[in-house]
Amino acid sequence: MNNYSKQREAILDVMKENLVHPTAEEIYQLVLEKEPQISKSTVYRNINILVELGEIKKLNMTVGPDRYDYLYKEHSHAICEKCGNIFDFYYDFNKDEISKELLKQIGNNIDINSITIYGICEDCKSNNKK
Amino acid sequence: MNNYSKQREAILDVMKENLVHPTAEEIYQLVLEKEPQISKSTVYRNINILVELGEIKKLNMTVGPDRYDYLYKEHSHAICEKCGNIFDFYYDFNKDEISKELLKQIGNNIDINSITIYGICEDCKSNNKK
DNA sequence: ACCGAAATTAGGAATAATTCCTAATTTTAA
DNA sequence: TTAAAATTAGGAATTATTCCTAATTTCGGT
Repeated sequence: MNNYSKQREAILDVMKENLVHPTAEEIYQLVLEKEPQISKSTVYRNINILVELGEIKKLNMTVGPDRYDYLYKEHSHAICEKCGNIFDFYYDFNKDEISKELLKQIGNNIDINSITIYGICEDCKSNNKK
Repeated sequence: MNNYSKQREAILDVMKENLVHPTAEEIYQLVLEKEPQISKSTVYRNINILVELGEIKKLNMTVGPDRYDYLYKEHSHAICEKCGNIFDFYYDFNKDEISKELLKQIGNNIDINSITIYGICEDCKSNNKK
């Protein structure tokens, strides 16, 4: 893998222009405007390649399909487990200390890529409609 | 919802007896031993109810189907984004401070349920077979 | 520029994971 | 004990994603 293709470039462009954590389907719809011939399987395949290359990040959702995020800058995510809203934020987690603690407790030296908060947002707390 | 059913009890028992982050399919297979008549849809429905009730936690995976964890004791998870291995560990995240920071940055008062580390485990780092 | 090998594509079929539907059964609470 | 409410089994349907294939595009060497 890794030959140039305008389809892959268009997908990355869409990710750069839309910092809104789109689903694969939403990425497909957005890319269609630039590349009307693109197929959904091409979108999925390239999304996976971009994740593999570290250009975008896959966000693991409690509700609904997975979402993706362009890594313009290091940041963390807080995800509402009820409505699926994703909030970007910055926090200086002590990754070195967490790594050390992981090594001590589980005996595995894990390269930390990201730290995600899962919880319930204000709206879902008040609107107690489930 | 919330009437007693032996099926739901059997599922919760399975979760208590198997602290290994099973998938829904694995839970189904394990419950079959106790309740040979149970159907997969009953398993899925009850898993969702137990998550809703806060008895078990849904773990959002980068690779493979979602997994579930019985909340016998508060702990965090480190998940390998390549092989999907899940490591339980304890770490005293400063949730109050993180909450404050979230409120300041995103204007939303999120109830933090859990904090998950995503990264690459030792094995996947060395075995560079992707 | 030309050519063959390698990579990528579109389009649709196939698969995997999960939810939905319905009639029958079980549970509840009065 | 009984009627309403909740739950079930079983399978169909849906959703999300991956796989397959022949055609096209890209690349590296000449």
